[in-house]
Amino acid sequence: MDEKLHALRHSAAHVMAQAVLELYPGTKLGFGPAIDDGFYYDFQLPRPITTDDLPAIEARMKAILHGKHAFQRAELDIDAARAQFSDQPFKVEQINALAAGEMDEHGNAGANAAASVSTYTHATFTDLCRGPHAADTGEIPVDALKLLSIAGAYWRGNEKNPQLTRIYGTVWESKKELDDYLWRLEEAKKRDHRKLGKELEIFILDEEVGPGLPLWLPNGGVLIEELEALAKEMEHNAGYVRVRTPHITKEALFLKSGHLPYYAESMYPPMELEGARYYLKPMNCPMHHKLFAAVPRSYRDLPLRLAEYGTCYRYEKSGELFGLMRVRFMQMNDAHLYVPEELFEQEFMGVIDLYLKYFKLFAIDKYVMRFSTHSAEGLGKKYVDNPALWAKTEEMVRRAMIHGGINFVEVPGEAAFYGPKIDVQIWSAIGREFTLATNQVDFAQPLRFDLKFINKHGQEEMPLVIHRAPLSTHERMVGFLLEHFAGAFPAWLAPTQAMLVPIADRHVEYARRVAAQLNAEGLRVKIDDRADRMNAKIRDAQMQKIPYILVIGDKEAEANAVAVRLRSGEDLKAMPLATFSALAKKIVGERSLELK
RNA sequence: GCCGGCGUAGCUCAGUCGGUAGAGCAACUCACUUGUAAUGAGUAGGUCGUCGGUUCAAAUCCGACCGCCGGCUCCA
Repeated sequence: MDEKLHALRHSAAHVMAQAVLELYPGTKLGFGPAIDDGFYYDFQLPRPITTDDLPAIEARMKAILHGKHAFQRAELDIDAARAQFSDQPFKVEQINALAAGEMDEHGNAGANAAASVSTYTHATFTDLCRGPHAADTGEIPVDALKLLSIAGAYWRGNEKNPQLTRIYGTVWESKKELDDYLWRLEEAKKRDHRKLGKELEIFILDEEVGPGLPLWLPNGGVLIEELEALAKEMEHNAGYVRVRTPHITKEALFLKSGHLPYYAESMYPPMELEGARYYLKPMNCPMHHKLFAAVPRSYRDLPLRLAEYGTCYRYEKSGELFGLMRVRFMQMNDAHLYVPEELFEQEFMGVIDLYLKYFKLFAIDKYVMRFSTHSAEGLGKKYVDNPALWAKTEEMVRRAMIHGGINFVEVPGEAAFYGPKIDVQIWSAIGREFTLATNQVDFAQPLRFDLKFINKHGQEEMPLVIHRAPLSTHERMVGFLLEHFAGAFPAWLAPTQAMLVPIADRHVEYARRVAAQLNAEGLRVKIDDRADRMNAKIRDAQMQKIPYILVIGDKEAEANAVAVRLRSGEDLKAMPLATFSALAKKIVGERSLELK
């Protein structure tokens, strides 16, 4: 976002705060920043409000904008600031935090202690703020401003703190830009995987089955089979071996792994059987560690790469569930690599290389690699308490990524409980951020499981473990791919690859022969033999985003041909059946993104 | 889990002030036999999310619960 737009949005947030204070006296103010597509402000209101209250607030804001009030900066020392904001407890807390150096103005820890703070005043409203702002409220285009929604948001983002009411709004430099933005929001909804998943009959979520427990329809089944075939092929080529492990495990294993101490709140409660407590597994790693330890390992066996499309259950909070992207049962493209320390960089980057191959195959280009590290505060709570090994493994990852020339951003406080990781961050159609794939280091579980191998010198040595899931889980991957391709999958993934459209009933028999032949050759082909016009069938096939539409009439039946139309509407004209079959098999076999 | 909203046919939605529910598409049947994005006619389909309350009467008002949606927290 450019500076001007940022200033406009931040200024609009101040104006919203003024309007809310005027309409709801006694309101306490939280933070009110500009964000990617607009702004928000967090309030503790004297009474609850709903979206029905937004028009009144918006109207008040617009009246303020017309006043063309200048934004004026002032610098106050800490005591003066405390006095000025004495009736605003959240502001006083922030002033104290700034003064103590606990937090800089962005809320990041570890800043220098501030001797003074700045405020911005327009009209009757003054806010603690570092700016910058528009020159005056008249710069904010009245017709490019809109309040959007209301949400609860915890003070400072901590669920133990009071929950404030957040009002989201947006403002642009012109009405046209606002209208474009609102149009983009509508367009994004059309490629939402939940909508496409229903329209294309990929999956369902059934109230009686339970929240976050998707059921895959046959079309979804095809997607999963193809993704799994891809993973097996790539992993075979990269030296992985496949294993299989059960859905449930006794308590003792998860105590040993550290899941119960560190991860219990994301696990389903235990079931009691014959005096033992069993848990549904949230991750596959402990069982894979058992497989590593099951036989004596030599350095000659390493790296050992154990792969499994493991079945995991996580008790995500009900409000966190989101279509296929966040579920309670998932099948993960999981593997654990047992690696001597000196081979760490090579193996870790081997996984990164696998990521990049997949991204190329799917033409995924909008992602960020996030280097997720621990935070000192989390040690012993969120993270295994071993500062030395955190420092060491984080440096190993950082060095490997830099050597590999891979761009990444480093974010503290996002690590797994057992070690640092590289996460691939992507965005859903409606703009929500998710981790798609992950590549994690684990120094903690090898210790806990006492994993070892015999090195060249005949001594016992502990391997490092790399956990990785480049193809994410089936659930999140399919959700992401639905949105990424807007349902128009490459031919190799498409549940139906070709739809045969007989022009008249007399062509159905030939169509059946064609379908039988193409299906026998490994393609997924269907016939639309409904009593409908050809045009209707073409339209339906195209709406189902089926890659190839094969129209069959007298000419084709006579010439053993098919007339090929792509879902884009492009007409490849009639061609001999063998020609089409060769084309389709080539496109599918190469996992091509193109259809011709 | 928390804050706010929503829940009517398979889907998208209408239903005014409380008076026993409607459209389009889809499905099914029949007719048409069509040359590259919707042929026509007909039939069938709903305990209005669930349970309780108010009322002569509830899709409509009230409450609880379930589910979904937008956020927060959290995450593959």
